[in-house]
Amino acid sequence: MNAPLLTKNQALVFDVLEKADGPLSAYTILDKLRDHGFRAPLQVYRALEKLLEYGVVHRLESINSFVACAHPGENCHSHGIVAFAICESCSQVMEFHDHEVDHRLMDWTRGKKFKAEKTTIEIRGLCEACAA
Amino acid sequence: MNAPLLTKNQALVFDVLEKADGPLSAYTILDKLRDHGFRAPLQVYRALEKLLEYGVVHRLESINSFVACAHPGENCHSHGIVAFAICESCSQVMEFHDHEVDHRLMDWTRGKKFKAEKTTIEIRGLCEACAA
DNA sequence: TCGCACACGTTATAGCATAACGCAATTGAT
DNA sequence: ATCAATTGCGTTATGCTATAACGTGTGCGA
Ligand SMILES: [Zn+2]
Ligand SMILES: [Zn+2]
Ligand SMILES: [Zn+2]
Ligand SMILES: [Zn+2]
Repeated sequence: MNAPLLTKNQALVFDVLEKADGPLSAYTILDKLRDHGFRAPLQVYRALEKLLEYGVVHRLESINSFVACAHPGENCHSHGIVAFAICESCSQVMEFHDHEVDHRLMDWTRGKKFKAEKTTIEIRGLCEACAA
Repeated sequence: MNAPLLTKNQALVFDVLEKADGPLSAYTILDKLRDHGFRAPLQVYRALEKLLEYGVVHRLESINSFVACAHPGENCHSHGIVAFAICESCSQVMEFHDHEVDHRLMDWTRGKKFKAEKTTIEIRGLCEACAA
């Protein structure tokens, strides 16, 4: 799924996420876009739905938040499973891929004949700066 | 953290989860326990908090639900990272551990000097029966 | 006996997400 | 050109998930 031209709302939401220094909740995005005419959560959620589909935004399940993909230009969906390390103090997020992990998990699912659709890997803890 | 004797509410919540054939939301648990005097969400959340701490219940972040640990008797916290495969059709959950995955993720976090506290691995898709 | 920790109950509130309706613009056959 | 299907958008209302804040009672060691 490659990203076509974004609509106005999608571009606004993406812009907010890209400029943010960490993940944002849908309602936080909404608040940041009130000046641009956003009035209701659905405006945000609908844009996010598309941005997730295009692979330019990721959803962090464990903190109900969204973050711009750390690999602009590339198609993140083609890199296999995406993993995140989320600092619970400063909320900074690091995104990475590990094919070995992918293979281990795929081996397991194959063994169980489980058809994986979407895999979440999120590590919560403290980043180097915050752990000091 | 080994599980001490459960209190009445904790035992009720755990019992509901153990007898369920899949993960339950806190509010579903609440509904199932109204006959036993439960009236408010906090009664469920407080019990869940302890059960999670004792390692006898797991939280599934991607579906906001809770499930009894599949390894009764053992201390699940000592097995490293717990991973789940969640069928989006029948909502059956398979729980497993993979030390190789643990090590890969730990290697990555060590490299980044990230202090991991809690790691979530959830694979959503279709179980063998539902994929057919 | 005092103080503390813990479980519990209740009310209220905060935070996250979607249903359902209608409208407008676009596209792409027929 | 016209019709139908698709897509995006705006609005209102609603539902689901989780916690804050307050008070009660009980057990237990200092
Ligand atoms: Zn990415
Ligand atoms: Zn940090
Ligand atoms: Zn377990
Ligand atoms: Zn299934």
